[in-house]
Amino acid sequence: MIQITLPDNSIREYPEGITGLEIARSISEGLARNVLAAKVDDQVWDATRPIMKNAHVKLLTWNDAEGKSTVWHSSAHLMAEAIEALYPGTKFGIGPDIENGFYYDIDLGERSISDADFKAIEDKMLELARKDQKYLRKEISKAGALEFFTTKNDEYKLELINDLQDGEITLYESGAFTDLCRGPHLPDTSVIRAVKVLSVAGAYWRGDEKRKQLTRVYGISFPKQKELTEYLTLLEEAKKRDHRKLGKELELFTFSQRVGSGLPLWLPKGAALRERLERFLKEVQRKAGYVQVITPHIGNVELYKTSGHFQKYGKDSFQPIKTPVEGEEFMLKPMNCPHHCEIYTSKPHSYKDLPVRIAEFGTVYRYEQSGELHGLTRVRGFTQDDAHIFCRPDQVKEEFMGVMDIVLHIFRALDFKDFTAQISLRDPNDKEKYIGSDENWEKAESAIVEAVEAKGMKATIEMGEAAFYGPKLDFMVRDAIGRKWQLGTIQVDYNLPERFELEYAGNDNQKHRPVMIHRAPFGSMERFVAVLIEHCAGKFPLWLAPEQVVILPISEKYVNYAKKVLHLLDNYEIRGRVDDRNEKTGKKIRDAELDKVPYMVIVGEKEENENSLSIRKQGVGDLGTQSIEAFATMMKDEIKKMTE
RNA sequence: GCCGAAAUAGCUCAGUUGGCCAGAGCAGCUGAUUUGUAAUCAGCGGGUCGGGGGUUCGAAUCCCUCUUUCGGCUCCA
Repeated sequence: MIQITLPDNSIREYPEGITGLEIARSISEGLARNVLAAKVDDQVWDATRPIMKNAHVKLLTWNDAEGKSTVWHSSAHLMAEAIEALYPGTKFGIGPDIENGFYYDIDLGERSISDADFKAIEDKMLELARKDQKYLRKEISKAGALEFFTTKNDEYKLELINDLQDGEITLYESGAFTDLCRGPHLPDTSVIRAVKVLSVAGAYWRGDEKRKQLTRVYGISFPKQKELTEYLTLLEEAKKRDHRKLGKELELFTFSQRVGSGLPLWLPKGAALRERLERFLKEVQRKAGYVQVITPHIGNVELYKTSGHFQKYGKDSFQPIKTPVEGEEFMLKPMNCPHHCEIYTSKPHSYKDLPVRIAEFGTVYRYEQSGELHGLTRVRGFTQDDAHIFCRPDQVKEEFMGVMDIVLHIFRALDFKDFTAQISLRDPNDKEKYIGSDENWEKAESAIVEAVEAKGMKATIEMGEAAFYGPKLDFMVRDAIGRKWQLGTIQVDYNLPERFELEYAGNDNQKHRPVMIHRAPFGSMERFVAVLIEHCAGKFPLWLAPEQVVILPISEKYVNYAKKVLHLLDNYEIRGRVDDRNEKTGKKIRDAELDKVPYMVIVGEKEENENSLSIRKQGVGDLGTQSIEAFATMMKDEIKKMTE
């Protein structure tokens, strides 16, 4: 007998070789029907795999993330079986579960799959699923596995097997499809009752762009049709928040083929929004001891040779432009740091001056591959809310924490709660890739880790993700449909101060090298505004709304009063306009609601007579009548609360 | 850059298998109406069907090519 400890810490005795499924059955038939896999001592196992010794066991159902993963992983196999049946001779790469669903990378040879084929694949999957096929786990020797896939002529599987150790190789067989797989899988296909093939895309084999591009088929599955329908509805709703759609509807920005792809044009309302954000951050930075500078949009190539960027990124940048007479070469500014280094060196510094914090909303241009451009989140010309802090080595940690305060302050003011922090350190196995001494790297890396700890912030640590010149801390958020984007960044740099030979006089009257911290709390105005739009679905917080109020006169007779109100509100720095179109009030309200203007002010005979306003809040409705002063004060209070 | 898909009026879209002068709603313009919390009515203008080339008696529709956009991959100082 073996002892099984369940999550409630109760201990039950079972014969050796008991399975998760049998344990579930011993508790209740209902549980047994719902169990998808079993977590055995922190490893997810097939529910049908025998447990041979004492263990902690958690039975996993659809309500557990690992339960869902198991369903999706098994669904990937099911889809592969369907594809093999429909497209005989297909070769298979890998087919994992992902955050929402699963995919399988396949090589169809000369054939291809398009949207029109999805239905047939779905139907085949459901047909196979209804057979309640079992997933059978088989341990196999390396030689046996190689022989099996050689016979099957599956070169991708053979490559994968060659990287595996003998004795750790398992196959899973379900119906007519056998796959090289670590598992775990469902007991059988009876759980898979609703499937959807979502999209196809190209994907390089093993993520290497020099290797063959396979066809990646994405799908998702659910135990019930109702859950699939709900998921698809949710996806549709999320698409309505897409910043590209809202940016067009709300007239925030546009693109022009003639200007060039990846080069956003900010429309008046978008520019107003962006300017608000810039003003807000400038004020925060002023209080934190930053000084603003302005530098040109181009720089001599020598500048980037000094910084090292030319050697590293020159080929992948917009190519230098030349002066017609002298033949001098200039590059479009791809980053602001070299310019700021030159500002630092424009006068001598004492240790008493440091830290020097140089800030600029600097517009930079980077050549992004055409297929990478994406709305406002990935563009070729963008403005960084950049600043470079030049400080003494002993000030790094404190400065780093100061920057984190600014980032967190901004996220709080904009109600960003779902961000994650990522610490990027150097790859310890490939130190050659990085510039700078071991000692400096270790100092900088520990400064970041300690600062994050001191702030009580949760952060993931990624080895090998550091920039070539230093480690960094990035803040990531998700867009409407779940894609991750990097916003704010804080990077320590020991490299540029060397290359630009930056120095300060210490209290020993010797020359010392400052440390540089690059930081951009928003990241770029473009990407930040994009994420902000999706975050609030276009309903900006009052202090940022391009128009805070629209005044709606009931008829032509009250347009003068409406204009007077607008003027009075303007004295309170409240932005708005009068809708004096020859339309009914209902129409004006509808249009203001669709424009997502936070407040509507309706004025007619009654309001003009008693010098008052009828207030309507966007998305809420009629708030009743208020005096102009009371309304203005209410707005000002609401704004103050948000930006403090 | 790579794989796949798409591009019709300012916007959202219809336009079967090639065949009247390419349509609708919204927006716009003109007029009527003077309006009270999510769409007043009528009339009018607007398209080289993304650009170029080809097949055909005939192309928005089929083929080639370029551009842009979308979904991924790769990349991201």
